[in-house]
Order: sequence, then C-alpha cells, then structure tokens
Amino acid sequence: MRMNTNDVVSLISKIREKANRFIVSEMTKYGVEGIVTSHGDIINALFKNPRLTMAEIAGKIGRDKSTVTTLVDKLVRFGYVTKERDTVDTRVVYVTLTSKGSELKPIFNAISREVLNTLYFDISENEKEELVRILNKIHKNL
Amino acid sequence: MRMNTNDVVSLISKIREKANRFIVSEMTKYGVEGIVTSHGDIINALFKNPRLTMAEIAGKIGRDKSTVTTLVDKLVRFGYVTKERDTVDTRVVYVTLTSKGSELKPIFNAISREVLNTLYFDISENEKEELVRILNKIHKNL
DNA sequence: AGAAAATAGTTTGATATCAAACTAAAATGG
DNA sequence: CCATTTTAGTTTGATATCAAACTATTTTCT
Repeated sequence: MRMNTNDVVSLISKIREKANRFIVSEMTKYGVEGIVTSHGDIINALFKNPRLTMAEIAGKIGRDKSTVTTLVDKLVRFGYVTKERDTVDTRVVYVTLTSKGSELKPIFNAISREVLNTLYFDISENEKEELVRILNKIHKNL
Repeated sequence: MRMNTNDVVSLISKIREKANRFIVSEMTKYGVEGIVTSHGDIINALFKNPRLTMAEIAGKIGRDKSTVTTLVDKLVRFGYVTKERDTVDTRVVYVTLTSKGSELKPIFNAISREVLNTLYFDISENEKEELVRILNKIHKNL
C-alpha cells in the first residue's frame, strides 16, 4: 500500500485528538471538570513524585515553563495541588498534591483502563507490541 | 510487553508534536513562515478543490468554524488565499488559492517527501502497512 | 567582596483552539 | 406573504501553548 505522508501524520493527529476528547469526557463522567490532558500529565507526574519543582514538571510533561505556570495555577485554584517556595533557594517553587489531588488516583487509573480497553479493542498482543515497536522507531527518527 | 495506556497515547502525542515541529521547521527553510500545520491542512484541501466554502474547509480539516475563520483570515493577510462572498447565497464565503498560494504546492510536496523519508527511515514496507492497519483500527475504536 | 553570569519562575504578547452567542441571509411552513 | 426556523460565518470570551522579556535569587568568577 502506498500512501501519503500526511495520511500517517494526519491519522496520528486524529487519534491523539480523539483520545484526548475521550479522556476529558471520561473525567467529566467522574465529576472532574475543567481538567485537560496536560493537567493530567502534571498530576500523573506527582503521583510518581509527590513533590516536584516547576522545572521538573516542565521537563517531565514536555511543556514550556510558562505553560506550566498557567497549568499549575489552575490546579491550585481547583484545589488539587499546592505551591510552596523553597526556603533555601527562594527561586525554586515546589508543587505537591493535596488530599483532593490524591483522590484522583483511582479515577485516573479507571480512566486509563477504559481508554486502554477501548483503544485496544480487538487488537492482539502481537499487534500491540508491533505498534509500540514501530512507533518508537518513528519517534526516534523524528 | 505490558504497558500503560498513557504510554501509547503519550507516544502518539509526542510523535505528533515532533512531526508538527518538523513540518513548521521545514516550511521556514523554504521561506514560508508563520504557517502552522492547520494552515497547511487548509491549503492542501484547496490543492484538491481550488474553491471551497468555510464550512467545507471546517469539515475537511476537522476544526471548528470559528477556528477556520481565524486561520483563513491569516492566510488572506499572507496573500495565499482570497475570500469571496457568494452572490447567490450571501451567507456563503468561498475561499480560493491565489497564485502565491499555488506556488506552495511544490514546497508542500517536497516537505511531504522529507517528512516521509525521515519518519519511515529504516522501516520496511511490511511495517508501514502493519502500522497503518493497526492505527486505523485504533482510530475506529475511539 | 562584589560584579557578572546563570537560573527559576512569572509576566507579556501572540496565536490556535473551542463553545456560545451573535448577525445576516435563506429556507420552510402556515 | 409573512413569521419562524435553519444555516453560514463572525465575534466574543476563555484557555493552552510558546517565545521573549522580565524580576529576583543563586552561583560563579575575578
């Protein structure tokens, strides 16, 4: 099969948008509103490391530090995280999960499973492995 | 291999962002600046149909009509397209390529080849077909 | 010790994106 | 024929995104 570049890139774009909409929609079902996937990336990063600097978050989620400022401030407003300035190096700001933020963990896990089940419906283990292997090659190529 | 949902979705997101950056960067190399991939989608649509309504463009590129208004206005400012109101149904606005817009065709084709060559480096025809087949399944699932 | 450079994070400005509301025109139905 | 509904596109407001510039602090170098 011979196909246009744009087909694959376009296909990947469409899948990504559909997946993002799916995730946002599932969040809403669990009563978690106003959160988009970038917020989710931050919270997931904090599940793994309960206390991160703004710079660490930016690095982990692949967003500009100015973007992270805006995203984190929104999560603060929603009560999911707190910001605190380091007392030793007052340039540094730490972000930590609140108890409300921690409560999102089972919800995020459930949504992950739902996305996984939907996305991988009728796709064999072989195909999954093949997909990830090829996508990793492509990721490396770009 | 057992992996997290977010890994695949995240991988797809990263590839899409890298591909978009690659394309924007290539555009700049050809002296085409200020154009992002959504503008490119509009121009590609016009390569196939030299005259489209705003609504048709929105449908073809999968963007909201208000977004298309903003994107098309920018392409007008840059001299790549013109807008003209239908004389029969004055609600309707047609978008057409200018000669300057048409000149982008060989550039877009060249960039497509470059993206293709880079993205598919060291990936066999078999792998390409497998990738597209599985991605289409996923797209359908979501 | 103090100046210069580097760093952390915020602010500013621009842009793409969407949803909702709006304006204006066309279509529909009574 | 006219009122109502529908449609096309624009405008408004909000938000995520980035780059550049900025402020404040720390580190480095002389």
